[in-house]
Amino acid sequence: MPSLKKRKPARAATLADVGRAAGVSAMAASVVLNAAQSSSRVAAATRTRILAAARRLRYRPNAAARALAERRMHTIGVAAVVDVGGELNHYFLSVFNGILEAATRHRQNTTVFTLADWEQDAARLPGLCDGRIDGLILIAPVLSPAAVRALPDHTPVVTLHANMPIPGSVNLESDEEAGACGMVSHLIARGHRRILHVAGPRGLLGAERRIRGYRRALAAARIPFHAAWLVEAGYEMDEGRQALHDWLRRFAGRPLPQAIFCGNDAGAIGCMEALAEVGLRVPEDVSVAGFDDTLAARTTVPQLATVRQPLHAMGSRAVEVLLARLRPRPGTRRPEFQNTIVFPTELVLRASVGPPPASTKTVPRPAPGGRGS
Amino acid sequence: MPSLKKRKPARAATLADVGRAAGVSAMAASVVLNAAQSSSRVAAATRTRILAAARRLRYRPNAAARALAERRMHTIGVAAVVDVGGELNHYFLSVFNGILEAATRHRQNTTVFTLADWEQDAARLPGLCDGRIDGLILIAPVLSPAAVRALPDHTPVVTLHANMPIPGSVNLESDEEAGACGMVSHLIARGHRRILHVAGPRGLLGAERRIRGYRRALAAARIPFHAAWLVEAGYEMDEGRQALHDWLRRFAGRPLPQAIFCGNDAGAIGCMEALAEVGLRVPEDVSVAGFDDTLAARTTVPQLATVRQPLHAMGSRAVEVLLARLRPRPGTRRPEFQNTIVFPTELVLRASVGPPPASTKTVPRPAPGGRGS
DNA sequence: GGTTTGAGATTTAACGATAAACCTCCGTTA
DNA sequence: TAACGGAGGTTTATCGTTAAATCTCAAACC
Repeated sequence: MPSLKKRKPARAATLADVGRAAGVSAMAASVVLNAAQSSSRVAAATRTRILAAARRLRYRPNAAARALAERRMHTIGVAAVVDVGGELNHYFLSVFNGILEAATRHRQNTTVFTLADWEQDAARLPGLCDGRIDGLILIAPVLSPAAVRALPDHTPVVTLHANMPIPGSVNLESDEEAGACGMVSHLIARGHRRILHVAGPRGLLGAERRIRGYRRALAAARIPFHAAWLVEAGYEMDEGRQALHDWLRRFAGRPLPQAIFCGNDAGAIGCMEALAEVGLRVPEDVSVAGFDDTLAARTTVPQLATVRQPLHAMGSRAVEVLLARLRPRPGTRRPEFQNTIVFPTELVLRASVGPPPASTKTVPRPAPGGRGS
Repeated sequence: MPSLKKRKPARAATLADVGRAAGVSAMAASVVLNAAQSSSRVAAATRTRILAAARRLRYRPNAAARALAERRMHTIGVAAVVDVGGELNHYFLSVFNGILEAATRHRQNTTVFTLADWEQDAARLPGLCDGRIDGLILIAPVLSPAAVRALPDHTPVVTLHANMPIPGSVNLESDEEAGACGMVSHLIARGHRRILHVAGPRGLLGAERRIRGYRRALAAARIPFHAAWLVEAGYEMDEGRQALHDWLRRFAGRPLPQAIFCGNDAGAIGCMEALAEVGLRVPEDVSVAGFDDTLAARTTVPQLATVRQPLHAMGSRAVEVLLARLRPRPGTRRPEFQNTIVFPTELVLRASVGPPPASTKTVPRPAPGGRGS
């Protein structure tokens, strides 16, 4: 007693099945269903029959077969190094959202490769990539030379925030120096003069650029730079917290900074925590500013002033640049790509930055036995 | 003058190329390079020659061809509905990290499909899935009946936090009622009696379960339930903020809650903001607790007490359950899957919850012309 | 010395789609 | 009347891999 309602076929229908059902060859079905130059090649009546058959059989093209024949996977790879705890982070999420948006718009699939670190794990990358993606987006703020050498041969690459140049690839970055300079200049304009910079790890291109921006803003305002007011920390929240605690302990009794500019949002949040732990209020006692404008900047109380990088837009753009390399427009011979595209940053002013306190405060002495280490 | 250093071949090497270079057939190369039952089938000397040739030619298997022949893509799809602004959120990030970890471990690729909404966009899903993934993980807290009907035919499905049952699929969820009950019981144990619940949208299974947990904890402590102390809000930060502002305005002058339990972390952060805006401190005046333990819970100051769902583990498990359905173990006939797997939740106590204030406070009257709407 | 045996390969046939060359009419045109 | 041309298809070859069947030849056995 065959059920008429849901006759679930054991195997998915192929083009040949559709053709047979419509009384034509598989090839005719292929032409119709890809709808490219349909009108001229196939009679309207046949066309209708084929479409009806395809619908009836619930035909879906087999991606693997198509990829094999076309020699294109219609898939973009995204490679990133995972953070502490093996997790991708806020920064990745923002970029990835942009990538997905553009990829979906251009009918490309997206597959994600995670690596534990560039040094060793990068060797796996060619094996993961070759033959299954058309192009690769490399999220590369902490790229290593070994990784660059190990990159896959036959796959075009676009990088985001690359830490070092990759021959033949396009890099997308934001104007971090200008962003940092802008934020510090804003602090100065609001009356701050004693501005501490809690920077990211020395050696990382992004951290260095933000330091340059900080120094440029100081110089422009003729505020002397003190090496002691430039603190190196990691990019994790706890590292920012710890770095500020250490600094405060070292400089107990000396003048308190009026503002703290951090190399990233997570670090800034760590600083806010450290300040709260020693009884200092933000922004009444100290203003705090971050960098990146990740989601986290809006989840603090008070909300964190920060420098926005257009991460979503950068992700989308990465997809578009990659696709343009994949299928060069018929018009242009070989589109000469600029190998760096710089995005502007933008000041995001929120409640964590206020005017400096009326009187100069001093760094509180740590309470014996208290928290804070 | 042929460069010997980097002779970049126009096309990637195929198995036939490797075979030719090693003086054997493509098939022999296939057997060796897949290393399955290698030892018995191929002579050691031949084996070595083939491996050498493969390395020399930088042979990489073509994923499309392999998928076509094997009828397996080695790829798992992840479908999620994007949030406001078309962005995937913290919850997704945590789950996705778990999925990626397990997928990488099992040498599966992962591709992400985003949908604007289940109602209409879900119809695209079969077209996206069929023929390019082996199985689908559906992140489905806001699934709709239309979406369930539109699901792809030939693709096994595992859901996370499904809002409604899907025939033939396995659902992974956490014990939200117990988690909510546990948190509210903890608040009661610390001395709170006036506990406001800012819940998620009515009708969402998760929100309802958390409400049930809240009521169960109250009942167990013989604290009467007041409908006015159950506020419905969205799951966005601003919706939580707005909902609390509205409530505070409505109940100005009446007794202030000692604690607020929110249906999710973002809402809790919104509430913390609203409290700060009317001059109330957390936790001195009001304790606040959230639900989910997303990354955001650790970026607030003070850090947010919350109910942890093991999102990472759930993501990993989803992959494993899916893979088990794909290739049933030779031993068992047809592994009878339980169609719901429940994960335990866990209380995460952080600084946003403290003891209730010594004296009963009242809801402050809104300052005329102040912020707060 | 003829038949087994089996390790060590090779050959053949899919897998499902695309690209390009190739028919087959029928209505025009020279 | 023969050649042409184009609309509407079909056939054939190919993409790179795997599964299954087949071949080959030397050693072992009766």
